[in-house]
Amino acid sequence: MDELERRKYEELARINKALSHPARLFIVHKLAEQEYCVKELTEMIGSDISTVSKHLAILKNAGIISDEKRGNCVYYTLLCPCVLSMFGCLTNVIESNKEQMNEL
Amino acid sequence: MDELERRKYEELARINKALSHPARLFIVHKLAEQEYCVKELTEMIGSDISTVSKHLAILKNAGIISDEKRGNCVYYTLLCPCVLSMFGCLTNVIESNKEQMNEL
DNA sequence: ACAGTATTTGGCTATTTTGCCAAATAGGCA
DNA sequence: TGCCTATTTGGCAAAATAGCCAAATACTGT
Repeated sequence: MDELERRKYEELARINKALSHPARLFIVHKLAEQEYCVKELTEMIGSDISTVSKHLAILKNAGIISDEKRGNCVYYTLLCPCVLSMFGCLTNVIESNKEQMNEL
Repeated sequence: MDELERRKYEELARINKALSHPARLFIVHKLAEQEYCVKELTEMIGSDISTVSKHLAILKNAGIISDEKRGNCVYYTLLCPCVLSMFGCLTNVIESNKEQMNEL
């Protein structure tokens, strides 16, 4: 693996790492339907608002969502809907795992 | 978010976490072409063989790859090729980010 | 300017992840 | 059996991540 390839995989991993936390996956899933502000997402998730804000910052930093301040609130939007296809694949893996469990 | 939903996102995150390390993404990408044994992958990656072995164990535990012992070696295979579609999406995000950088 | 709401940031601790080394395990072959 | 190669496991220290609280910031409306 040369230096260029190494950097490529580090970049891919950086993006995917942003998507490897339950709360952040939930956020992405929700934002796929419509935009939400921090407070709304916080109420759905049920942890501290500062925690949710940090999750949102991670997703934003990865370029997966964007924010827009309107009035008193900051609204977040999903930038790459293709991220949803990843849910399909992950669900696939989980289903396969279950099947294999049953075969034992 | 009720208990069932919470568990669902935890499961999704668990799988995706297995895919959020550069070496593990590299491994998946390589195994998409053909099977490889631990030693071969170790030579490509360039870290300690025990480290690579642990990466493989994580991927196997997530149900993404499977192993088969033949003779002296353990060969690993990609189980869910759909994982490759995730690369496409991640690359997409990276490209979008670059474009946005250029717009500044 | 002041009070109230929404959000972010800093700081701290607890937990998890990473990666190396050394040791244990397993199979092949003389 | 004994040696060699391939792989996994245990243990450890460094680094990264998570989540809470408190404080800072930003904007609204009075």
